[in-house]
Amino acid sequence: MVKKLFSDEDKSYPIELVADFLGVNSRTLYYYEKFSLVCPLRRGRKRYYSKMDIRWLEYVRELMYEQGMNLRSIIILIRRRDNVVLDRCPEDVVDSFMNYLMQASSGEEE
Amino acid sequence: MVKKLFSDEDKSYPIELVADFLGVNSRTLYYYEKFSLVCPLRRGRKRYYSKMDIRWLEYVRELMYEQGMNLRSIIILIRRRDNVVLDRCPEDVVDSFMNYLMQASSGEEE
DNA sequence: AACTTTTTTCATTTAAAGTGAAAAATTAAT
DNA sequence: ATTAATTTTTCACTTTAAATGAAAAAAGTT
Repeated sequence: MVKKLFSDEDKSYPIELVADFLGVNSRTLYYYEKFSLVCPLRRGRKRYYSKMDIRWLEYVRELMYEQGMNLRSIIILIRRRDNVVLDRCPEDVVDSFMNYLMQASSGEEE
Repeated sequence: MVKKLFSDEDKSYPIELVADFLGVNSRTLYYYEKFSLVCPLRRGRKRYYSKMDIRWLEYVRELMYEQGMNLRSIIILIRRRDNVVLDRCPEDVVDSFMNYLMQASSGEEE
């Protein structure tokens, strides 16, 4: 598979921009990171997010604020690859996040 | 289908007994009722719960306290007949609750 | 070294979940 | 019918997760 030069996976957006776009405090993004809900690229200590990250976070916030789910539930259902929760999420966004999860979980043992 | 004389569906346990058994305050059961998580029989003003109700509530509390899900998430997933969430729940308990939900939702319009 | 930017820590705010206490309602008892 | 007992409901408080403001800490720049 050939990686495009400018893809939605490119981690290029700094945290403040993402926070502004989502209408949250940047502290909230640090907070989400603790729960492995998003994984920005670290260049030095700076964080960079991709378009895909942003779309994923938009979806997570929809689940939380329009549906009233809590973080823990979202995490549980993601881990179980639950397609009932994820079916309203654009397919490429799910794929992208699942991809990250696979890599992340291949190291750790639960 | 023949209804057995003494089945797990028989609504015969008063609220205090159920609350004691589950280790919660009876107020909590009233609270759950507001969310349609359980539907005891009302004889006069008194409430009576079935064994099935009790097993169902045990399962709901497991989702909340062992898994950390919130009420809203549980309700959403039940409504969607989500089998990822429900797959750890004994089948007859799910069937019983789904049955109640079908009847309940046949009246109301969302 | 002084300044700037990002991250982290600490403390506070807000809302859901749960519960105690007391008021209200309903039935039973005298 | 009035009193007593039981169940339900209401009000207010406690606790915890989610979010954020402020300030301290860390790292990079000039």
